[in-house]
Amino acid sequence: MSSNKKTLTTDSALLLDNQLCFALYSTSLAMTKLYKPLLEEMGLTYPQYLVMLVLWEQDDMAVSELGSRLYLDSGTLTPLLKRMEVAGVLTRRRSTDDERRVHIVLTEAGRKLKSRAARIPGCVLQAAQCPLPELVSLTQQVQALRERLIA
Amino acid sequence: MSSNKKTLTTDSALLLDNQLCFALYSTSLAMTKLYKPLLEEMGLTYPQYLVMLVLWEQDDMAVSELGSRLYLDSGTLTPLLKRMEVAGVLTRRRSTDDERRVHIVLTEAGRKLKSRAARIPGCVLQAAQCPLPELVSLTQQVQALRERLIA
DNA sequence: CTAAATTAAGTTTCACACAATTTAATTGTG
DNA sequence: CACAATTAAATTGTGTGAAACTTAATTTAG
Repeated sequence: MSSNKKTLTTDSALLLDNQLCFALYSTSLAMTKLYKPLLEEMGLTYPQYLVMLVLWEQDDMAVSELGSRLYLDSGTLTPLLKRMEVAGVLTRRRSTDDERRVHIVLTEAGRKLKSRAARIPGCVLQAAQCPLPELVSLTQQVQALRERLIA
Repeated sequence: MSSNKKTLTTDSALLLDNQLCFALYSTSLAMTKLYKPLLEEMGLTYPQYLVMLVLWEQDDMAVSELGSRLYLDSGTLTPLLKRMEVAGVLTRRRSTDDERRVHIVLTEAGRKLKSRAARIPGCVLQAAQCPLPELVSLTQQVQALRERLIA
């Protein structure tokens, strides 16, 4: 048949192991599992850790600013930030300038967690069993892909 | 101070944009958003699409086999598969050999979805705005990282 | 051949993600 | 100044993920 190519049962474009999306998806989940025990002793989940990374770089940000940095919307961040407030690592306070905005500020406990987090990158590097320059390169390639995808 | 290096507020190992985990996480979420409108017309969510990719390759698998292929456990797959059964794309049937095992088999409607899915890889390739060889290379690098992480 | 260990799913609970809607405040325009 | 448009966050509903626990069936040891 002339349509033989198209009727092959293994269409390589739809093979699971050829999907970049699945490679990213499954590897991201594997990363989260790797971080879990490291973060548990700090009382943080993985997305909460991402929030802390942003705030350790620059404290006192609006929820919307956090969201644009993490590519997450307020529907995700609001309940997450409320749990972090209950845990005592940050405070949520409405801006006096613009009462629509909610400012997120680290507590003393939240700032102190940074020193305990310092050992995490080393643990991850070890688990990745990969030279640092390769990890840097991979990070940059994935970031570049992200920017093209959201363009 | 001799500890000046350690007290710098910008510890590069904890900068968000140096985190491979965040690059993977945010890019995987961006991928899911890209697939969403493409899959919506087929009535599938992104993880459901992954299940379909596996079953289009090999039909009639136990839940545990699906799980090892997708790196997901039964707690995640069971409710997802139940929704797919209600949607009419597959059936769940206990094995007669081993009644602990639940076999997942595509329906005729499920098999037919494959032809409609055929256009998706092209859409994704276009959105990635990147030569195919680069995407293949990136996929392999990320897969290799995944295997090291779960080792 | 029976009891213990293992295996496979299911159930429950918690925590994201995201879309859509709602509410409230500010900005822009005439 | 009034008023529509915009913006920010909260709220609501659906769908994953993961861990802990439960139930049921099979395998293995003794």
